Amino acid sequence: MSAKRKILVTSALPYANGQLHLGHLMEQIQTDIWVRFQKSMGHECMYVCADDTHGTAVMLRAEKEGKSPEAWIEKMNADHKADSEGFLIGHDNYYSTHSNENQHYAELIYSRLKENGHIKVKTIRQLYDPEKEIFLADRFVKGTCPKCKSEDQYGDACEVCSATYEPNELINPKSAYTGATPIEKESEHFFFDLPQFQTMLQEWTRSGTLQDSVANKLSEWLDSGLQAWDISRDAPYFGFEIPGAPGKYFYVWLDAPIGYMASFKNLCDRTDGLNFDDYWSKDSDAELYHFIGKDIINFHALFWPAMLTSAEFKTPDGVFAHGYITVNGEKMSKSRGTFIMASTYLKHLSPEYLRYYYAAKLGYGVEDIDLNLTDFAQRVNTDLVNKFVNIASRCAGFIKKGGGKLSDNIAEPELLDEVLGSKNLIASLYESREFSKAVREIMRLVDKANEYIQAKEPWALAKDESKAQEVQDICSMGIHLFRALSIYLGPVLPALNEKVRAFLNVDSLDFTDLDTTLTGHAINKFKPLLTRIDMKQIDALLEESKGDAARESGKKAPAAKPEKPSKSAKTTKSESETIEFGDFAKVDLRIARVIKADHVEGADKLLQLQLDVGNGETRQVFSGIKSHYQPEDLIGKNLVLVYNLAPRKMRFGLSEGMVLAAGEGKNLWIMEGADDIPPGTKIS
RNA sequence: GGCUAUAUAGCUCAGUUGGUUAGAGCACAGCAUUCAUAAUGCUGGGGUCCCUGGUUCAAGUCCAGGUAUAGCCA
Repeated sequence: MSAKRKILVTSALPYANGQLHLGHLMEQIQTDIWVRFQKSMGHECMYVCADDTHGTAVMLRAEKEGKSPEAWIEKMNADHKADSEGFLIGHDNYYSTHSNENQHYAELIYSRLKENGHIKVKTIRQLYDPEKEIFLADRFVKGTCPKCKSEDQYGDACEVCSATYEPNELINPKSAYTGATPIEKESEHFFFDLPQFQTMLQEWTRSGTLQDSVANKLSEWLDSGLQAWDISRDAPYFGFEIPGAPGKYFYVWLDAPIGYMASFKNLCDRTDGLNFDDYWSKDSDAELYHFIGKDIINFHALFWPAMLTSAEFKTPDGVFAHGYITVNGEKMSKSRGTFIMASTYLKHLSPEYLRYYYAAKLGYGVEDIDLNLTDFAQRVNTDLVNKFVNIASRCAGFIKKGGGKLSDNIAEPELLDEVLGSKNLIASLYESREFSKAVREIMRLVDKANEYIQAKEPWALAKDESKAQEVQDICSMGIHLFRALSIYLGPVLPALNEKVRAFLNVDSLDFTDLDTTLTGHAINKFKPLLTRIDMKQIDALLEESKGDAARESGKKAPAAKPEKPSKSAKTTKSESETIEFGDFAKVDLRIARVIKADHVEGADKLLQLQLDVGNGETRQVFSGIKSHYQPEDLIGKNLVLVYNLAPRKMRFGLSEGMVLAAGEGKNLWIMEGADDIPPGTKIS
């Protein structure tokens, strides 16, 4: 057994101007699984996080809400904490960058940078809103693109022609706050002199701390020469004032990563035996890892290690970047209801479903992860309920009848050895963050367990009283396998792990417990551990998310940047008459056969249709064709269904698609397909 | 525009340094089974490995050029 490691882990600090959504959750779940795995292995592993509270965006958001920034961030902190807990994220501390500890370390690090000659002062010219008396960051200036003349573009880049420019190049610039025409104004800024760390960073980024593709990406900056980093902002600004520089504040991105230290310091101050310097001093033998999104790599893999080096703290041993989350293959969309808040999800579904699905898809790389909701429901139901929990469920009854105690012997030692023999493989997959591979291996073993029980047929032996012991042996064997598999899945499914612990009547189910076997052990009554996902729950979640979107509209959620129009969206916007093939291909048209048609009580125009859409699936659709068709005329007909139309809740029930018809008003004909086309056939 | 990635079965994804007939899970079909939360087991169908060209005895894999998607450009 390897020696006990000391590990400090962080996930990126959520920004305090919006609620957590499924993107934030992917990162926290990834981190949490890794942390729980380390704890399960018996290591000392601390997971700290915090809210990132400073900056202009928070200041303005609070103003918009009619609150002080302090009151606003306090509320956000409470919300974020509750959401994380709801998803069983085991933060050892969840703190705030607006804290004494953070101010202390920000000032300390800044003073060391300054002493070491790594801070430079430069006067820069910037656009300024004379009405609001505030300097304007690039994205707070809007105007006409100097290249393609598109109106209403941000100050840094044009979303239509992709040109990049300086905000003062915009034609007819306006302040996004007041609409006033900005003026240029000079101001003294402080810069962190990053070029002095060129060599250090070139080595550090290639020293195994980063994924290869991330290091490749960074070499772009390193090879073209680093620039000094602007770390000060002028008042008014919500943040920490820079010592000795009245009216100047630390840029939010300076103190944000320092928040990791602050959160840990706060934890140390109230935990016996936990010492800050043991983890952060330059010669510490503890390990430090940051889980982040690929959008903030520069801050964590260039600025941050350089700052830490200058300030004589240890640098991270790993910065682990992940991709974004998409839902049903696309960016999270408010109009489709796929922009899903953490709290909304929790109202409809158990957190462990999502934890499992994310685990089943997360790997070492930085590729985006797709949350396909149909796949999600099927995968979770099949893997976890039908297969995994089923092992315990099908054995427990026999054990109970036999006295509730596991056999004294192991019926099939080779099989148990095989399952336990995967421990090192699974552990190394968790360690290297190859969760999807770990899950696949575990499910392979789950299948083995079901095959074993199937082959031994204890239900058949149970009919013969002389074989009672054999039945007990077989089912005890099933329970031993189930226990090992529960341990393997523990980091992913902590609440389930807890229920299994109660069922098996044991104190813990950690990787460190795999050395023992529960022969002769009394277990408790089996209760259902997990229920299946019903697609109706998902429909309801999407429906409610649309409502969330309406309430949140216009408010930014920076982590996922979901509202930025994609290139394909732009194309359709500029061409009002024609569409691209890709646009047409998005519409999934299928043949649907009417199996039932009814009048809808209280509706003037609607008929309620039950449609056979192939593959054994039926859909309910409400269609406004009552004035033209009698229900009995429709039965058995093949209609054209928009299969992938988002379900819509109507007064009379859920409408799961739309059937096509030609004409309107008095002249209306429903579109029919030939009778011999099987239901579910795609139309293209 | 430059750069970093991605593209393999209906869906979600594996495919190590090129080497038999390209795999898994889900979904689907048939059979078996009835202990289990309508669960399980066995069998099967299903592929232009994004496109074009090249290197090679041999390319999903290497090279060049495209296309599409995502992201980054302090």
